[in-house]
Amino acid sequence: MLSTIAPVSRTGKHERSPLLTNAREALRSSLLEWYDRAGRSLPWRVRPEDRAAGVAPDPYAVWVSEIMLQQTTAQHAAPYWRAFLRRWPTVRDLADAPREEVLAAWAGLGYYARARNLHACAQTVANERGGVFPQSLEDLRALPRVGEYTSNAIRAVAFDKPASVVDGNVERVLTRMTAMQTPLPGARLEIRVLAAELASPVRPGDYAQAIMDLGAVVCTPKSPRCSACPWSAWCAGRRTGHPARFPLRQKKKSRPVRWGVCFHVTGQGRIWLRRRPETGLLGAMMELPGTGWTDSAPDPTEIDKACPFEADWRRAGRVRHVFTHFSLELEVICAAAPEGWRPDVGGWVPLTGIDQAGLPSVMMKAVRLGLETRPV
DNA sequence: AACTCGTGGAA
DNA sequence: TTTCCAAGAGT
Repeated sequence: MLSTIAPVSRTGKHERSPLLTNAREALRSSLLEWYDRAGRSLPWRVRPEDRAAGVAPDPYAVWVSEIMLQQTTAQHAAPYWRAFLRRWPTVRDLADAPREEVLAAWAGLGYYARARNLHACAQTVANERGGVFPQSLEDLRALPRVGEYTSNAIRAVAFDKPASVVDGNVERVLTRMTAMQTPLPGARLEIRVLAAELASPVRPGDYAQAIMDLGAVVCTPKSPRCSACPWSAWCAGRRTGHPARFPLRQKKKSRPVRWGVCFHVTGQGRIWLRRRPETGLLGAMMELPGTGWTDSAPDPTEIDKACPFEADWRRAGRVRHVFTHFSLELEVICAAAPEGWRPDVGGWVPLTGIDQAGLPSVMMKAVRLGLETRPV
C-alpha cells in the first residue's frame, strides 16, 4: 500500500508528516533518476553527466538565464539568451555595454525592469566584486532583481550548493502532491516549507532543475501526464481523480481597458520615436509619441494638445495589446512630417532595421500598422 | 497584502 | 473569443 504525503494544515503550521520523512529519500532518488533519463536539453543547462564529470556551469550564464526566465517561457527566452551570451560573453562585457544597447536587445521579452536591473547588476558584480558572483543566498539576494527564487536557483544550479527553488512549476507539483486545499497565493508559505524539506542535499543543482522540469514537462497545468510521473505513486492529487484542479487559486480581478492615441510620423525613410520615462510601464524603452493612456475613450482636445503639427492625419486603425493588469486600445494616426519640421523630443530612427531599434512589442505593432497605411 | 510590471503560446 | 499562465521581483 503506497502512501501519499499528508497535507499541511491551513494555519500554515507544519504537521510533521512521517510519510514525508519516510518517503523523502525515495522521492529524491526517483526524481533524479527520472531527470537523468529524461535528458531534457536547454541551451543554458549543463547536462547531469557533464556536471558529474566535473563541468561547472558559468554563473554569469546561469544568472542571465534565470533573470530571463522570470515569468517567461523557456521557448521565448532561449533566443534572447543566445544573443546576449554571444554578444556579451562575460559579466564585464555586459557591464561595459551601453545601456541603450542592452535595453534594445531585451525588446520584446517584456518586464523591462529586468533589463535595467540586469545591466545594473552586471556593473555591481563587475565593478564591486571583481566579476565574480557571490555564492551565499544573502549576497545573491542583495543583487538587483535577484529575489527569493532566483537566489536559490543560482546557488543550486550555478554552484551546486543546497538550496530550495520554488517557482510556478514547483508550486503546481507540490500542491498536487498534497492535494493542498489552501488557494494560492496564500499557500506560498506552506509550499516553501514543504519544498525545503524535500530539497535534496545530494546533487542539489540537478534536483532543482529536475523538480522544475517535472512541472514543465509532466505535471503540466492543463493535462498532467501522471502515467509518466516518477512521483505518481505518492501523489494525493492524482488519487482525487482531478489533479489538474490543483493548485487552487483565488479569483482574479477582471482586466480594465485603457485607450490612447499615438502619432506615426515618417519622412525620408525614418520614423519619429522617443524614449519613455525611466520607471513604470515599458520604462526607458522607445515608443511612438502620443497621448497618455486613460480609462476612457480618447478626448479630442487631449489628442489636439499632444498633436505635434497640423497635417492630413490618417487613421491607420487600432492596436489591441494585453498587459498584465489592463488591456490597451491604441489608435494609430499617420502623417508625413511637414517640410522643415523637427521633433522637439526624441528623434528620427531609420525604418530599415526598425526591428533592431529596441521597440517593445506593443510599439512594434503600432509601427507596422502605420506602415500598412502609409508605406514608406 | 495587494499592485505593478510584458509577452506569446496553448486550449 | 477568452482564459490561463510561464524557472518572480519590487513596492
